[in-house]
Amino acid sequence: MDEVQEKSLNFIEQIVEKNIEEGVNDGRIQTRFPPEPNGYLHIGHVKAICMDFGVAEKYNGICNLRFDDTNPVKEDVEYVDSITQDIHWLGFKWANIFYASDYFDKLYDLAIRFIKAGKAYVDEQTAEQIAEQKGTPTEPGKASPYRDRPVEENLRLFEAMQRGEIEEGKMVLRAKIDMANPNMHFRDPIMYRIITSHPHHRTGRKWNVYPMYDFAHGQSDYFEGVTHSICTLEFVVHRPLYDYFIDEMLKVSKPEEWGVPANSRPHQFEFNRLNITYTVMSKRKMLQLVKEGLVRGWDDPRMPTVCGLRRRGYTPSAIRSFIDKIGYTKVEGMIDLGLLEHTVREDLKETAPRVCAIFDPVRLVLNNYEGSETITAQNIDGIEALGTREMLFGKELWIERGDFMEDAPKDFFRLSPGGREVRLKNAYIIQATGCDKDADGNITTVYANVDLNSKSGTEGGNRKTKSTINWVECSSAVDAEARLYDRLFACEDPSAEEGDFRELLNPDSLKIVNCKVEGSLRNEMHAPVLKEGIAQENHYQFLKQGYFVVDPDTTADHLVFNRTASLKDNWKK
RNA sequence: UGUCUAAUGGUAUAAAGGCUAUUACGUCAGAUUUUGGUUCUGAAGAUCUUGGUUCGAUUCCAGGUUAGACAACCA
Repeated sequence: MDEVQEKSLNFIEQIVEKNIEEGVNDGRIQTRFPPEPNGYLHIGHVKAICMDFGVAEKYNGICNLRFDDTNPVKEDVEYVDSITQDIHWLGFKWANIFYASDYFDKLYDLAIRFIKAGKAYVDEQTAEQIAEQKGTPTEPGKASPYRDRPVEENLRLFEAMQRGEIEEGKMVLRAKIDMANPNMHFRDPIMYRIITSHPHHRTGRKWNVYPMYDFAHGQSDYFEGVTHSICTLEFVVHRPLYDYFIDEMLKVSKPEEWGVPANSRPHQFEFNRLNITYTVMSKRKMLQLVKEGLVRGWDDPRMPTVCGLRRRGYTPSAIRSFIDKIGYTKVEGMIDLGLLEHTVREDLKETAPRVCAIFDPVRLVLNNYEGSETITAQNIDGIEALGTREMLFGKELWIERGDFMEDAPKDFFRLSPGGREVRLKNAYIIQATGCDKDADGNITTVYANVDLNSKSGTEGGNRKTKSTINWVECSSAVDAEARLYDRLFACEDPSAEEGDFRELLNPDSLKIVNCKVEGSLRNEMHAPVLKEGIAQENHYQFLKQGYFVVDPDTTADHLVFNRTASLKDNWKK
């Protein structure tokens, strides 16, 4: 047995192993993936998902899915459904589904305790006034005039807020911490605000006050028994507050009141978020692209969303392999889109049946061939297990316009009158004899002689040719729509550019072309196949063209394919 | 004149004080190939800086530089 090179642990896994060794949280591992249901999951979330679920699985712990649904203004069940579906499709299994809204009663109770302990107060200033008093990173803030309000009054007002007696925006509950703290998040952060304009997607109209992230997230982790609360780097500055609220909570309550073991305590760890060249990873910008119709929807194959990647033809294993390759650190970097493409090619090259599709067809007439015959072709050369298919061969074939040149340079390996011998994939060896042109000089038909003794698989077909070209027999060819995608943005880092990011879109990110595909695709299984309740897409490699996937727009008489990724092309002029 | 993070080939990563600084993508060259794909072989290419500790520093310490995060009634 060869020595398998052990993959080194990322820094989070190192911490986890150390914690297990030291018996932190009794060596128990529990994580959570905490999306806000206000948008679709994208590949950046997948990086977090792989971490959260991956660590739990690797160290025999559990990972829960928890929706961070503390802001009914932005959230919706539509997103809850898409998020659960995407995680399922990726192949991850959560132990439980929780919602931050499950803890609204507990959090309200806790807020009351904070008020009673003199750690929170109701502020009646406007958002602008509060912002103004916050100071700046280099200057301390000023205290609110309501900061030293008596406990009884705070209590009365907070309860009035929850009863719906106070207009939205008129009052907030703030933690009384330190207006001069160098960490801005400690300058009396808002714990609760009033939201009466929108019902909550789960609790309806029960609540008129909703907790802010900082007051909800850490406590939710605590209530659930999370041990490692893993998130991205932008939350580093929140960590002291995360710890503060838990510390203060433990001063005004006992763990058993929350049903939590006494020695259980969550800790937050942060890793670098994912950025990929030529795309944007911000929910706000994606939402804008969708709303303004700049893409066809959240699942547009150019989008970095999970459903977009899926429609593009990315497989769960390719996506997970990509995440595995990029790793987790604290360095904010930018991943080359090429790596993502590489992983999907690597995955599909072993599974996607090869078929012929001609994108820019020109008719090839074989001078000395009459009639027709059926040819059996391997789905993937060299992989017998993937089976075979039948192709009709005849006198007239569609070939790629680019496979013929009237005056060819030396390093052009394909058809040219009087030029080299070329093999028709899985069929005969031919040699071009000439062509017809229309009035504008465009080639309309190419003529070639067939070596009738050179059929593939026979002895006469054994000799080498410099090139093999693809073909589709004319009478049996099927018309299909191919959607050719390219990078969504024209520049590497759209987020870094000044001005309107919409002006940076790549105008050629989608080209729709008609092509001729081989007859075998007419009756292929284009409906997605169910596997463990999840629809699996049908992937193909169009020989020499790239990997394609059947698009859901496909109907019985109209085939639509999306190009997942092109093949690498080393031939340069 | 704030606090916090970070800094290794073009990109992303590894090396927990010790061999010629790892691997992948990308690039270049050659071979193989019934896909100009794949596969194989080879090559070029990196420790931000200045000190310190040490027999020895990518690693530990201090200063500097550079980059990023932080001033939503968002998460």
